[in-house]
Amino acid sequence: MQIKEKLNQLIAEAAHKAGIALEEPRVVEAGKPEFGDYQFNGAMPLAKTLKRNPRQIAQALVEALPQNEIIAKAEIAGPGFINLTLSAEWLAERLKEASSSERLGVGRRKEPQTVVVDYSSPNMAKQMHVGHLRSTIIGDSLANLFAFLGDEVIRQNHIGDWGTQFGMLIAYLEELGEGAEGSLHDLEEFYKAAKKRFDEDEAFADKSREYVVKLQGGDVRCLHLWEQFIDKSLGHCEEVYSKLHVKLSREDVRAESAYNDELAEIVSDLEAKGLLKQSRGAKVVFVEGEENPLIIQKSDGGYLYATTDLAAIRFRVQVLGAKRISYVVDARQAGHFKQVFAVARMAGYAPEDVELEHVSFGMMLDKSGRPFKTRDGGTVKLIELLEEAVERAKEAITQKEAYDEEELEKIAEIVGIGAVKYADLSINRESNYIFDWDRMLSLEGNTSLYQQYAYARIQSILRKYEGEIEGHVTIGDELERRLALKLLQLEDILHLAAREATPHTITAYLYDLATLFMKFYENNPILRSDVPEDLRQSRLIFAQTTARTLRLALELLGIKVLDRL
RNA sequence: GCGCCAGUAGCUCAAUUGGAUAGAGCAUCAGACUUCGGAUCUGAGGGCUAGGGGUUCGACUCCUCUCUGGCGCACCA
Repeated sequence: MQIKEKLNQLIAEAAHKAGIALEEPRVVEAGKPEFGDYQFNGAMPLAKTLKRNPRQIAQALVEALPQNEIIAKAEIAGPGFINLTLSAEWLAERLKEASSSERLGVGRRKEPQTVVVDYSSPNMAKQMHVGHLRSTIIGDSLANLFAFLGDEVIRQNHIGDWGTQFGMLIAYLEELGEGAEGSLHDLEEFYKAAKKRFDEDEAFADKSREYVVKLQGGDVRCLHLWEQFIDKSLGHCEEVYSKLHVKLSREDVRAESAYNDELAEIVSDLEAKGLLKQSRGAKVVFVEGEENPLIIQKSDGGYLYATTDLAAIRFRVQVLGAKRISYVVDARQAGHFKQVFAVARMAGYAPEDVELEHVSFGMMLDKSGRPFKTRDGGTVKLIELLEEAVERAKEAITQKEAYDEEELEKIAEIVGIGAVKYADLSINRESNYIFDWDRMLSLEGNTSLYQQYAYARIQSILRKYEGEIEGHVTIGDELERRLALKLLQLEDILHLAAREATPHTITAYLYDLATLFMKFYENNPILRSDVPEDLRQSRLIFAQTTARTLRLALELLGIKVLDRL
């Protein structure tokens, strides 16, 4: 149910009827309950252009509102606000409708577009660390969201599997020979050991460099070693993805190396289009307003990640048919993407109708505001962080309840991972993010556990009630009105979150919803024997729809829920 | 030096993209129950939105300057 769109239409019709020129009216949710449910603030800006009193304009709009069953009350307030209150009957009927729909009344986009979401993108030379966490979590939730709203989503894991360090790594892998399998268990150690050999042994270093050339030249032996290495490294990533409940698979991997054969052609194409310049021995493209150019080919003939990124954009637009490409990459890359996008436009790889967006996010900091590191200053391996999350979840929940071992393991896994993801997704991604175990595993406030508890509590009610839920919705008090409205706002919220690529819009909504339900539930008994059956049916629908909404939205965020906690 | 981003309650975060009296949670204090799961709910205190100037009916939001912090500034990715 897209409520705003319906209200906008009514206002637009009113404006038309009243002879007021109004492009795309936009109602917003009311700032306070006493202002009604929605408000339209467009009369004030119109006052100037029309040279009329804003209250008069508002008055004319209200009088011209067409007959409809949605708006129960339209009032003018202050300098010219139009406050709209929706009809309780209409809300009740729509809620009933949503409750009996599989998608809770959320429609699919009429004209689906192909969206590429580029996220996670680990480097194969090393183990995944906390730096990959935010991209993986945010990207996955956005991909889920776009897909649910009806877009054709293509996940792209642009893994770093190409470059000079792989010469060193495969040379070392070869040197170890048979026993190499075990050494690859810890990539961090493997990398360090290889680097040590590289620094200490000139012959080894030469061989490494030689292997880079061979590898890029397609030497079968080197390619084989490299594949072995990548396969193992990707296996580590998959372990993390599985633990994180992230839907990335090998099919979503399109590695940097996949574009290798196109790089020379990108250069000649840019040259043919007259964009390429020589500068200090390198081939570059100058972007207006930027001091430094984007380097396409190094003076030694090598290519850079900008080149690969351009090839990737071209591939995504021309082969995959992308109309929106979302790069979920940390904020430090803003300058890089700005230039790459600009060049992609100039070269025609991304025509005007293709949206290129850098979904940037801030750094992960510890409680004292410093970059998140281990005690001795090293990078925190992602897999270890997730294991710790599960362990901490165990402690947190056993303080409240006694579980048997098997049950505890299962619950802690869902609670712990959910807490890590929710904490990340619940803040505006642009700002830096303070990672705090205690807060994310708290049972109170805007946390995943609060949502999961609300969900489990409703499930408990639904279990106790054994009959069918099939009555009508009646809106009795103000809390029920607000709850009904909140439930029906789901689609508007999802669209907003998708358009802005802001998962925290959804978590904020969920928190509102869960607290609102708790209040409703505190005041409006459902199963108590003195509640008349028709009222009970209505309240059961509220409860059930709330639970389904919580579940749906949490699952879009990649967070699992449990019927019992 | 140039550029980008941020600065909101003691702490962690919101604020529907320029709307009405800036909202939540944590923490603090005070309440509610013979609990449909109290892992809950109700209430109180706490703010010159870093600071100055401007734009207008109206500014946390836009412009400008200053301060503070983070990050980026060509052959790594």
